Amino acid sequence: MDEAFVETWHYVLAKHAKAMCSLERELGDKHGLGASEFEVLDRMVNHDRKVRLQELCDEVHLSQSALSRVVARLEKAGLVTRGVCDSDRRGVFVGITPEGRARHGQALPTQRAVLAEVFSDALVP
Amino acid sequence: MDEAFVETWHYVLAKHAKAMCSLERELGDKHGLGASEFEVLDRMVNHDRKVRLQELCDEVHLSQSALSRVVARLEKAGLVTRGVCDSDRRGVFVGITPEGRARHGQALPTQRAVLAEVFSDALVP
DNA sequence: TTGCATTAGATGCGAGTGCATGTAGTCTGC
DNA sequence: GCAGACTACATGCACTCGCATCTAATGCAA
Repeated sequence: MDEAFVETWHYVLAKHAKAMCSLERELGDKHGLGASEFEVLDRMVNHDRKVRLQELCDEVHLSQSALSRVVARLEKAGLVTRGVCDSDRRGVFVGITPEGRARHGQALPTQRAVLAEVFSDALVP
Repeated sequence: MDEAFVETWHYVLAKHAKAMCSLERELGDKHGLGASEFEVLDRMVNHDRKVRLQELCDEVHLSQSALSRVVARLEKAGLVTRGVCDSDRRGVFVGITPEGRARHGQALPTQRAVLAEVFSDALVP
């Protein structure tokens, strides 16, 4: 029982380390993106609309402060835009730019390739 | 096909984030250990003998430099000892101390509890 | 309206990580 | 035996992360 949890944990640990390391290297070298940047970009593409920062925070596995900085980096790179929310002026809307969409499109096959290599030996645990 | 990999990746990402966050907090608050420190200690206990740093490097999901520093921290805390290897004086042997063993013993139930909470849903069909 | 608690997001800070490199010990071919 | 390649580990550095805290906007009650 406990042992099964530990085994699953080891699996998660191993796959996460391997995939994360490859993703960071491949996405970084080929597309100038970190894994966190890609993840945020990916969510933006899937939403296909402006999204509240808070909403992203629930979906992405980052702290609020880390997300704030990732979005700041993406904005500086011209891949997303930040705009104030009219109904609640504390809030921030994030939208993906055409360049952001293009960069994501280029990076997607790279990500898929990495995941395929890491997970090809085993599907769901 | 690709979609299955992506799904598995999301699973790994979610579980890793949740478990790692809990482990860091619980192990840190209750036992003064980080997740990496505990992982190294855990390997040491399982080996139950002096181990080459290089050997640990293959087992633990850390870079060589990170491992070097984790072991340095553990040594400073008195939980492991470092000694030179006689047959290859570049090498370093790491051994667990009684305090290290005790600390691991105290921390183990905490780790198991966290894993149980994070993964308990995974085994339910 | 005013005062206070709450919320969204930004930011200072310390800690841990990986990469590149440094240092010291070992092996190999001549 | 020795020069040069190689290996094991340590360390400088830049970067990202989470936590705590700050600021500004909102909501709610008196």
